Amino acid sequence: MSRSEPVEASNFIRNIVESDLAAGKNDGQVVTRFPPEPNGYLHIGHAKSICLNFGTAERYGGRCNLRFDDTNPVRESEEYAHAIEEDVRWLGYEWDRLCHASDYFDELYEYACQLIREGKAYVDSSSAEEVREMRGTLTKPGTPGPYRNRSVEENLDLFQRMKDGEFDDGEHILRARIDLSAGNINMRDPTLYRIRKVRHVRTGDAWSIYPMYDYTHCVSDAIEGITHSLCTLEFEDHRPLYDWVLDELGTPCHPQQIEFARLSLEYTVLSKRRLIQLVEENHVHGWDDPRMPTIVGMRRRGYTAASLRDFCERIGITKNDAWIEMAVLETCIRDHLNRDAPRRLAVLDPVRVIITSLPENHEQTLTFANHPQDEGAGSRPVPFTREIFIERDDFAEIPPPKYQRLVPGGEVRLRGAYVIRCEEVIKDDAGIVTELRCSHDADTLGKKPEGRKVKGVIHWVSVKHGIPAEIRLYNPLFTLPDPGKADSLVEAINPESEIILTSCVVEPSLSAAAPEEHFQFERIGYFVGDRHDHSKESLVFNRTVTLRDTWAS
RNA sequence: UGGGCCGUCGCCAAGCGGUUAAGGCACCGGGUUUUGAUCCCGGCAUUCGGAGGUUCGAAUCCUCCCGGCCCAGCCA
Repeated sequence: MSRSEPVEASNFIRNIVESDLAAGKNDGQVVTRFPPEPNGYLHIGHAKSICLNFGTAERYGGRCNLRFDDTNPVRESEEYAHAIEEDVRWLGYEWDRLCHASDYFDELYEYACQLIREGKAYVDSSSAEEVREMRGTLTKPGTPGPYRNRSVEENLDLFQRMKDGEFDDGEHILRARIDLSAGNINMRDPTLYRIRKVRHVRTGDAWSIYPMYDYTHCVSDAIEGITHSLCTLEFEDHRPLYDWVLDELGTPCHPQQIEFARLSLEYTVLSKRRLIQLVEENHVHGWDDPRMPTIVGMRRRGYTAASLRDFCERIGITKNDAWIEMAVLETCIRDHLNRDAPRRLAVLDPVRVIITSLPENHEQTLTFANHPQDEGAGSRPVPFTREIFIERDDFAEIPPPKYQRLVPGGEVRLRGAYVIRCEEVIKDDAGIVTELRCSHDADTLGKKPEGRKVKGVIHWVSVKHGIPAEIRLYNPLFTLPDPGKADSLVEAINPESEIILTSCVVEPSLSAAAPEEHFQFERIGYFVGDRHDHSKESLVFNRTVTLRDTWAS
């Protein structure tokens, strides 16, 4: 069962870190951070960033902080923060320090005063609309407003009073004085502080002004001694500002911001706005719906943390706008579950089979290996009786070409048991098969049948011993590779993304299954006990992913 | 049309002036198999968005062109 770990490719960030290390930069330290805003649940795209940041630190013997970017109290909450902590831990990472941008509000304020004193920041009392107009457009430079040349004293006084709560939201902002004609719009006197008379989860009512991301992030990084500040491509344009702030402030530490491409995964969406829409409009059952690309959703679906980490390693880190096919993700989880998940028998859509050649009360306990390639996984008893259920799909009156399951008059192997032959097909008035009468070859338990080959093998469950279960099948949430490009996101939703089967029958050993326990239901796929709805009294399994199927259906 | 960035196999992705252009996914064979699974073995870019140029030698350097992404929040 030994499978070699995938050969790891290099990536440009590792190359940079390694050459920094070789050059003796940062005293040989590697310090990174994962900086989520606590205003939503983490998704697989965040997992990429988490693996990159924590993984890089781990790889080079460094440290990684978890830092909440809590600079906008109007949209952040503690609930999200807790969920984020749990997700990061579940993914298998532990932070060096748990930080909050709000921890630095005092320093941030002092630094802002420094900028004002040096004439590098000013209070602008224009309205939001005026500021926007004066900023110019992509092709037209901005124009200076009437407040740009206020005296240092006036700026200091105004900023102090903004802090003291003398003004209402929107009355003033603090802006950096950089270059209104810069081609990079981020440099056209960006906003540093805005007035928000809102209670902050951590600082309470202490502040009535809150710092903007661009100003806060670089300073926070510097305070924490971050060496490599890794972020996504859309912040590339912000790097000059990041560097400007730290250069002007003369902070002792000046981290290097490096940008990489965010993840795009086919047949799903990863934008916070769209995920919120799915939840709020009830297109899914919540953030942890197994169809959601959120960490909690994928966890509930049955993805393991290791498979997600493997996925992040396999897709690599570049600056290309890459779209990853679902197949990559599915291969990751199949690989891990194939190795670790015990095998079980479950019939999703049962049809009764009566083995007429067996006595009425025939009952026999068979021993099944839990894993075909791993003896250490042990075995379990599986009861075999005269009446069993098989999968409706595993019988065909008129079989398609190359079909190798049960057909009238034909033979098939019952997994781990005997070879049976279909002698009679019973149907109801509507022509639906209700029962199959079969004979068995008593000399085929654990041995091949004499004088003929039986290619097909099907799974089954004893009617008498089988346990009812609900099984939830999941398919891609969207019918389009890039649902974001659809005219309407809602129209792109796959009506078959969730199929709930309530008449399934599973082998008796599954009555001991725990929530979040993984199994392979032989010939069908990998399943997991639902984290919330599964119990020993009421079995509920989610299909994580199907088995690979190379049979042209 | 201002600024920033990206283009190596169907999808990812190594490569950093001299390699037979790694590897993974997908796909196509073939073998093993009481899961049409797994596993194994083999195939899969005379070519690096295009055209010029520099060089003994270019995916790697230069020029131009083509295609794509991001930016005008008092969001992050």
